[in-house]
Amino acid sequence: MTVDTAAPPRESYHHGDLRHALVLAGVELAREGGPEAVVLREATRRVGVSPNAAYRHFADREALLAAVCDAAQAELAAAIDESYWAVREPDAAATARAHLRAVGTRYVAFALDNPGLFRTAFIASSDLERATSPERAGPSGLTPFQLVTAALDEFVASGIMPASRRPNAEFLAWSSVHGLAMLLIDGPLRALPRAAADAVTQQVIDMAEAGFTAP
Amino acid sequence: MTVDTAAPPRESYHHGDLRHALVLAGVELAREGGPEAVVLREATRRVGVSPNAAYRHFADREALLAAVCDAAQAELAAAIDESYWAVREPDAAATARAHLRAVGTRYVAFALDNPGLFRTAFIASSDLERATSPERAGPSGLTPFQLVTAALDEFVASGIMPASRRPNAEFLAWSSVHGLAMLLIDGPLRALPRAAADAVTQQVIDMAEAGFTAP
DNA sequence: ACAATCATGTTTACGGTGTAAACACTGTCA
DNA sequence: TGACAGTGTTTACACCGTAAACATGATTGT
Repeated sequence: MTVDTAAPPRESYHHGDLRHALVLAGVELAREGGPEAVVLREATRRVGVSPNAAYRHFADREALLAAVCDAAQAELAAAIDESYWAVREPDAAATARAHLRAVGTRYVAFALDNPGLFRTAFIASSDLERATSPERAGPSGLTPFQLVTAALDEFVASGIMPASRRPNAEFLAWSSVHGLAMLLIDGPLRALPRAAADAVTQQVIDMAEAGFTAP
Repeated sequence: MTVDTAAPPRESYHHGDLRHALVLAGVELAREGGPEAVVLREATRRVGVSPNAAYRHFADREALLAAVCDAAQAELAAAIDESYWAVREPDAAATARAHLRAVGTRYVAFALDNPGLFRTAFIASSDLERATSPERAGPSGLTPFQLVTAALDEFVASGIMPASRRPNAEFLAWSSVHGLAMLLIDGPLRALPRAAADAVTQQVIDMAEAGFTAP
C-alpha cells in the first residue's frame, strides 16, 4: 500500500503538478520584468526541473506565456472585483457612478502596482470572446469588461445617461482607462509621482463620466 | 516618411552611413513584426554587413531599438501633422473640434494601418520630455502631444470648454485614443472589422468631446 | 502478481541570438 | 610616408527555444 510519508515536498522523479508550478513561476517572472522576462528555461530552473520538462505541458514558450497571461488577467479581475462589490451607496445613480469609478480606479492602481503583470495581461492573444471567458473572471465570475458593461447599464437604468448614448460606451470607458494606464506605466507619463498619477486618474474618470452623462 | 538617402550602393569596405541604414532596416522589421522583430543580426543581414558592425553605432540591441522607436514616433507624428494642418473650418470653435478629431482619428488610423510600427513607437523608453522633443516631431516641428495640447487650448479660447476643466485635459484625450488603439490592434477588439473600428473611433471621440464641452 | 503501456521528466544536440575581443581595411593628417 | 582613428570582420562564448531519444515511475489488463 502506498505508505504516506506525508512529506509534502516530494523528492521524487515526478513533480506532481508541474504545469501549475510553471505558470506560477512564469507569473513571478512577469511580475518582475514583464512578458519578455517570461523565459521558459528560467521558469523550469526556478521549479527545479529540466528545461524540456515544460514541453510535456506546453506546446512552446508562447503557450506558457498565454497561460501566464490568463493568470495575470485573473489577478487583475480579482482586484477589480473586490473594489466593485465593496461599493455601498444610497441610490441607484450614486451606485452606478461609484461602480464605474471603482473599476477605473482599481484598474489603473493595479497597473501602477504591478506594471510587469499588467503588461503581460495584455499581450496580443485575446479577442472579445476571451474578455468574457470565465478563465479570466474574478471571484464573482465576471470579467472586468463585464463589470464595466454592468456599471454603464446602471447609468442608463438610473436615468443619468441617455439610452441613445449607451451603445459602445464601454469602449470609451475601457479605452480611456486602459490608455491612461499604458501612458502611466511605460508611456510619457511614466515619471509622474504616484499621487499625481492618482489625481490624473480621478480626473480622467470625471471627464469620462461627464461625457456619458452630458445632456 | 522613410526618405531614402539614395546613397550609391558602395561596394567598398566602408558602408558610408551604416547607422542610418540599420535604423531603416529596423523600422522595416518593426513594421512587419513589432518591436520583438527588431533583431540586430537580421538588420545587419539586410544591410549586408557583419553582425558586429552594428556595435560601432549602437551600444547594444536596446539602443538600436530606441532609435527605431524614435523613427516610428516621427512617422506617426508626420501622419498626424498632415491631418491636423489640413483642417479648414469657418469659425474657431469648429476648427478646434476638427483639430481634435483629426488628431484622434489619424492616431487610431495609423495604429490600424501600421500595428507593428505603432507598438514599436510605444515601448518603454519615453518620458514626457521626449514627448515634446523635436526628435519625434512631424514636419511642422510639433509632436502629437503638442498638437493635442494646442487643440484643447483652442477649445478654451473659442469658449466651448470651461477653463476650469482645461488642466490635464490632454491626458484624457490622449488616454482614450491611445487606449482605443491598443485595444483595437492587440487587445480584445482586435477582431473588429475596419469599418466598425472606424465607427467606434468616431464614437469615442464624440464622447470625449462631450466630456470636455459639457456645462 | 506481473508485464505492458502510458505519462512525465532527463539528456543530448542543434541552430539562432546578443555581444565581447582581437583583427583588418581605409581614409586622414602630421 | 607613416601613425592613427574610424569602421567593418572574424572568432568565440553564453544563453535561449526546441527536437529526438532515453529513463523512470504510475497505471492497468490479464
